[in-house]
This record gives sequence, C-alpha cells and structure tokens, in this order.
Amino acid sequence: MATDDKADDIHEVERKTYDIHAVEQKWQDYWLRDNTFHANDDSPKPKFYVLDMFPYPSGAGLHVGHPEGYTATDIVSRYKWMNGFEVLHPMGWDSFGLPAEQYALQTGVPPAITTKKNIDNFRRQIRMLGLAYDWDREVATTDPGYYRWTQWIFLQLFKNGLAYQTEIPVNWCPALGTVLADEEVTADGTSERGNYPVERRPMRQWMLRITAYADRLLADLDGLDWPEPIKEMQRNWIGRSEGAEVDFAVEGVADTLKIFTTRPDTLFGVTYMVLAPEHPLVARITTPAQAEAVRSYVTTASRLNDQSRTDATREKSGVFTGAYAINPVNGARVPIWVADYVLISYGTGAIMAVPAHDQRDFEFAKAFDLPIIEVVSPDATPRGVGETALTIEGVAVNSGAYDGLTTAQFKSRIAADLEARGIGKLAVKYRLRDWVFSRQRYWGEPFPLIHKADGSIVAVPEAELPLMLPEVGSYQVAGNGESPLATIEDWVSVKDPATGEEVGRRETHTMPQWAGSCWYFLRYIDPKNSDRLIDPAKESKWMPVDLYVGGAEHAVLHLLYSRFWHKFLYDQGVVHTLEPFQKLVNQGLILGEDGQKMSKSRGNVVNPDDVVAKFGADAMRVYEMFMGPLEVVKPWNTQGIVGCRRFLDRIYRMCEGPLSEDPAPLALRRTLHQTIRKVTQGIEAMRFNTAIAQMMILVNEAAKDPVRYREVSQTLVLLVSPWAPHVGEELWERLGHAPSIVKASWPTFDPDLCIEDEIKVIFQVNGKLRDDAMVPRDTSDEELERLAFESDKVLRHLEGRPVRKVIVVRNRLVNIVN
RNA sequence: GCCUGGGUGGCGAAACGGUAGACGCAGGGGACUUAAAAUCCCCCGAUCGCAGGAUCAUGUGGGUUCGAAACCCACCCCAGGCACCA
Repeated sequence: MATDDKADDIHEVERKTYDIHAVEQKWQDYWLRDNTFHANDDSPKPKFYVLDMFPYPSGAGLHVGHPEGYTATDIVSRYKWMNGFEVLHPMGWDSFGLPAEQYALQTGVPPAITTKKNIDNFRRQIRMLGLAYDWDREVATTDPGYYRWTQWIFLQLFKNGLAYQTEIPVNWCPALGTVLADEEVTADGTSERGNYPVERRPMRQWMLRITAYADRLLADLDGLDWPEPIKEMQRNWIGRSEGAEVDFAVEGVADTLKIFTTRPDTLFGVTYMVLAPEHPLVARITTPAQAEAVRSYVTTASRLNDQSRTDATREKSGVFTGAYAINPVNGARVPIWVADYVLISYGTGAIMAVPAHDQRDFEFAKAFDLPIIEVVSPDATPRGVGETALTIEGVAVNSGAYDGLTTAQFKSRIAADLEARGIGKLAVKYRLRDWVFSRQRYWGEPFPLIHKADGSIVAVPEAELPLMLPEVGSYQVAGNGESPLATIEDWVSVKDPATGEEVGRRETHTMPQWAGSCWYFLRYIDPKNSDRLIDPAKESKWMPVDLYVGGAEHAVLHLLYSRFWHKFLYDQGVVHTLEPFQKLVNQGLILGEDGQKMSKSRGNVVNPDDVVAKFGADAMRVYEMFMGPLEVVKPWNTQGIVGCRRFLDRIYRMCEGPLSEDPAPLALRRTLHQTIRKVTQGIEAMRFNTAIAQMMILVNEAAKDPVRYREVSQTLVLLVSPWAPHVGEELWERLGHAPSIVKASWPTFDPDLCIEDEIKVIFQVNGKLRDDAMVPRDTSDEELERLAFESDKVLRHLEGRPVRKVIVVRNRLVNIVN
C-alpha cells in the first residue's frame, strides 16, 4: 500500500512538469524512424566499437541488472558520437540455451517459437529504455544465417585438427535419461532437477583443443586493458607450471613410468610412486597377489564424481600394486601405488611422491606408514621430519653429489643431467583442459559432420551450410544419452541422392551455448554477409572492440573461449587482431531491496517495466548510474529514484520560460566549467556517479539565481543527455535546435575558469584543524604563515609552547607543530 | 586452505597523503497554500555545552608521517573466484 501511495505522488509530479511517457515515446519513435544510431561503414570519422554482452532472452524479460551495463555503454556511445566518432553499438541475442528446451519438454511449444516471443519482448524493453543501438545489425545465434558461420568456424577447427572425439566420463542420470552439466549436479551427486542419482559414465564427446593455445592465451593477457582480478582469474585457470618429466624404470617390466614434477630437486626424497586409477599402466604392472584389491579400488574410484574426487579435505585412500619402480638418481627401489588423489587429466597421470616436501604425499605416507626422507632444508642443516611437509625452497640435503645446491641450482643441474641420460627433460604443464564441446540436446547448433560406415568422419561441404536444425516431434531425450536429434531417422540418415543408399549418419550432438557467443561481435560488423563470415575491409575498420561491458560471471569461460576462437580466426586470416576485446569493464550485480541477490523465489525482483511506468526511462537510467561505481555490487532502492526524477525535473524547469542571453555571473560560470570538466573526465573514466553529483551541484547553484542563462541551461542539457537522452532531445529541440542532440558537439571547458581565485586555507596546530581563512590563490608561503600566526584560535592552541616546525602547503594549509 | 576485491552517518555513497561524510534518499523544522500535493529555504555522524567551542569518530590492534579512510605489519568480518593440478 505504502508504495502505491508513492506511485500516486509521482504521477502528480508528471502533471506538474511534463508528460514523461509522451516525450519518451516521441523520441524513441524518432530514433527508429531517423535511424539515428546507424554506424556507417564508409564514414571518414574515427571509429569506436562499444559492446555489451548480449543477453539470453529468457521468458522473464529484463531485470534491472541488464540496463546497468547497457546504460553505461549507452552513455559512452552517445558521448563518443558527440565527440565526432563513428560509433558501433549493436545488440543481439544469445538465443540457444536450455530453458527454451525445458519449456518445450513441459509444454510442447517449439523452442524456436518461445525464443522469438522472448526476443520480441527483450527488444521492446530495450527500446523502452532509450538505448542507442544500431538495429540494422541485430543478430541472433539461433538464426540459420548466423549459425551457418558458427558451423563454418567449427569446420575450420575440425579441418585443422583442433576438434576431436574422445570418450570421457560425464554426468549421466539414468532416471532422466540424459547427460547433465556439472552445474546441474548437486554436491551430493544427485540431479538438481528431480534429485535422481547421477553417475560417472564414459561417453563419446567432441572436444576442442584449447590447450594448444594455452601459452598464447596466457601471454597475451598482459597487453589487455582489463580489470587485474579478471586477468588473474584467467591466469589461474590456465595454470601454467614449469617442471620436469622424469622416466622411472619399472622392475621386471619393459614399460617406463613417466611422471611430471615441479620439484625435480627432491628426487632423492622419493619414497613411493602413485598412478591415477585410470592410468593405463595400472593393469600391466599390478602383481597377481594385488590384482583383486587394485581392481576393487579402481572401480570404487570410477563411481565418484569429479567434485568428491577432488575434495582436498577427504582422507587419503589408495592401494599397493605390488610393483616397484627404480629411482634413476640413486637406484632406490620404491613401491608403486594407485590413489585417487592423482588425477589422470593432469600432467602424466602419475607422480613421484616426496612426502617430506609435499603435503598430500605427507598425508598419504602417514596414512599408509610409508617412509619419509628429508631432502630440503632452509639452511643446509637437516632438521628432521615434522608434523607437516616442508614445501619451501631451500638447500639440498641427503641428495648425494647435489647436497648444498639451492633449489633453483639443483633444478637446472638435474634437468641437464637427466636429459643427458635420455630419461628426463624440462616440461611445462597447464591446468587448462580441452573444452568439452558437445551436448546431447536439441536446442543448439548441429555439428556439420557425417559418420561414414567405415568409421571415418567427414565434413558437410561448406556450400551446404547451414546444416539446419530440423523440427522434431518430441523434445524428449533419446534415453540412451543421445540428443532428441537421434530420433529423427530421416535427418540422421544421409542418402545418396542418385541411389537412395545410406552413405552415412549425421552427428546428433549439438554445440554448447558458448559457441554462438564466441564470435558474435564479429557478425555485428557484417551481419548480412552471405558469402563469408565477415568482410575483411569491414573487419579491419571496426576491430578490435574498444570497450566491452558485462558481468563478472563470464570472467573465465566466455572470455577465454572467445579469445581462443579469435586467435584461431587470426591464424586463419579471418581477423587482423590477436585479441578481440581491448578494454573490459565488469558491472557489479544489482541486489534486491533486501540486499539479497534478486530471484523469483525470494520475490525481490525489480521489473524495469514497472520502474519506467512510474518514473520514466531517463530517471531509471540516471538512478542506475547514480547508485554507486559501476563495478560495485549494490542494492536497489526504489525510493532513491525519486531524487533522480527531481533532478531531471529541475533541469526541465531551467529550460522553461525566457532564457537570458547574457553571460552568467562569474561564480556560476566557474561552476559550469568545473562541471563540464568533471562530467567529461567522469565519462572517460566511467565514473558516472560522481559526474551526476557534479551536475546536481550545478543545478542547485543555478537555481539560486532567479535568471536562467542560456549559457548554463543549454550546456547542462548537452551534459546530461547521455544519461537522460529523452529529456536531452526534448529540451534541445525546445531550445531551438534540430534533432538529434547526438549530432551536437560535446561542450568544452576553459581550464583557467575552473580554477578558483579565492581559496580557503586551513590552519592546523599539531595536525588538528583550528581555523581557516579565505586567501587569494597562490598566496605566498610567508604570507600564509603570517596569517596563521595572526589567528587567535591558532595562538590559543599553541599554549605558549615554542614552535618546532611550520609546514606550509600552498593553496591548502598551514600546520604548526610545537 | 589459496588468490582477488571490500569494510566510512539511519541508507546509497564522496574524498591528488592535507577541512572525513560532496551528491542523493530517509528524517526534522520553516515558507507558500483554505488545506494537501508539488515547489522553495534551513538543519541533519556521536558525546558534552545556553553558546563560543571542545572531545571522539572511516572493522580491530600496532607502525610510518608535521598530517593517514588512503601507505606498511598483524588480526577480524563480508563478497567473488579457485580448490588434492604434483
């Protein structure tokens, strides 16, 4: 009830000032009709490419979090237009995805229909906010004209050996008859939907060899203007580590056991070896006596999902194979174990265990009563084994001829020695894994691949792209882990047109949602090209993206996948920049009024439709930018918009009635120029909140003068127009100018005028404020000191003690220390 | 556990190492009005004081400095990310 009363109050405001909704509608219609924000490929002006992370068009429509980033880029776009740039600011739809498919399962409505409806709603809402997009360049990843090129890129990856099939363990849910993503599996190993048991089951998957680009993905981060934490997250995700590969002979077997270690300097401390349960050597080296125990352990390990497998707090488990390895540095005979704390997917899937200097090995050795040998000491003196592993770098002990070497010296010496003997070499490993690129779903891009009867896989000819996603009768999964596509025999079976004989069967997996979002920013540049992905001339005009704004939740996956594809396209000569996104900014989440994350279940979701209906799009835009710094997480407060609405109304009134053509009084002009400076710098630095505060200061000051000066009012309209474009256009027109205001020039400031000529200087005694005085700018140090000692308040606080020191900072303060 | 951010009034927040709390919300008082709304003006960190003013205050404890919200060390709390990666 209380909020309804507030809403009525606001409608009262509207009648008093102007018809907000009529004005907003008028200008939205104008922009569409005039195609105001069309980016001209042939423009001689310098380009500026501003990109938003395009949304998944969900059934729920926009929430107030979307417009935050969109408004930020919109302000920058409009500002750049006004500064003489040709701005590319497009919008589109990341429209493949699970929700539409799940909705289809429940209702039978095809995802294509649902998706179109949702896109229409998103487009309506985005236009309602007055965002300056070039609608001629709209793209949707579900459009065959778009995914044709997603498929084309995949084919190039395939042809270059960067796409391959493999059997990997996936989350298989027998009850649902489908494969689940990790996010769809709960911590206790059941499905999020329905709570059915989920098991690990090896299944055929398509993989992309992103690891082949690991070094470049890491190295090229350095040159990017991205938030440092995001770069750091990507570095950690890639996880480069330098070490050595060492071959251990296995007693009585021809096979060698290859391990990776970052601490080859601890080779003398090896007391056992560990193989991952999936390691191929396990079956070959296990002795008959241990066979049953090993088989049982391996089976148990295979049942655990990745989450519990990699839970570091679990107690160590493992089993002895009965086999022994020979340490190449000292000939020591060490037992080979199998344990699930070693992962098959990292390094060589096998380790040498040095319990004295690795915490995991230490815990394992304690659990199974294995020996622990100290080989590193901080100061060359052995100090015995303690209660934890000593993982520091230091000086070698108990290491034969290597004793006394520092860790770094040891590492380079041993690498050379092992290499000379042909049993080891320096090696670099990455934590990054290849990308599981297939999904057993309907609503995604089909793979343009055909499996032939002889087991070979051939690409669909490029001329036949797009390979259309067929309509399907039922969205139920096939039940055997294949996608619904597998049930459409007509589509799956590829027949020779002449003979009618089956020549092959189509791949029924589809691509993940990430695929379409990996390259959409390229298609905006040349959205209707049916001959190629992008015209090279246009590509070289617009790329790279100058500013990319979106949520930090995409810090790793989307941004890493996208960079990978971009580097591949660079290698293919499709694009001319090594990196797609020069500058990246993450907007912070907007929380509900209760300070909690907005969610339907909490009932704290704020709908932009309601906000715009009550306050108008301009007030909402200003408020979202006024709430605080863009990057910060902040709670929504509907009451707070009132102040922004008032601010816009006051600007409106400043432009009503007769305007004086006289120059404004000096003090007001000074504030005006300070405001131009602050707002200009604020947009450049994307500090939108303090820029608004400064405009409010100007409005407050201007209102004190009964005369309305054109100089002030008109400049203010220009300054505020990127935030409040409808008010901007309307007032610009009322002030006698032709639309659009983005074609007007951004105001400039006079730096001399920004400087005050009377300055308040403070007087401190022992660092505490005691008095102040107004003085002309650049008053000399001597004069300032003299004035300070004239102050009664200062003298009182000196309390007659002798002055020890006087610090004078010109135009700022005098501090007297006694 | 590790890596990032971040803790400032009732609330959202400002503050090149130099007057802490700009600007806005909420709150209080006043003007206008028959009345209300809108609008306009004033006050608004805490404590003490009639007041001039004083003292305290930016998560906690130390330190550097003439001077610290800001820089350094230790700790506590919150958010995000990673988590047996050899």
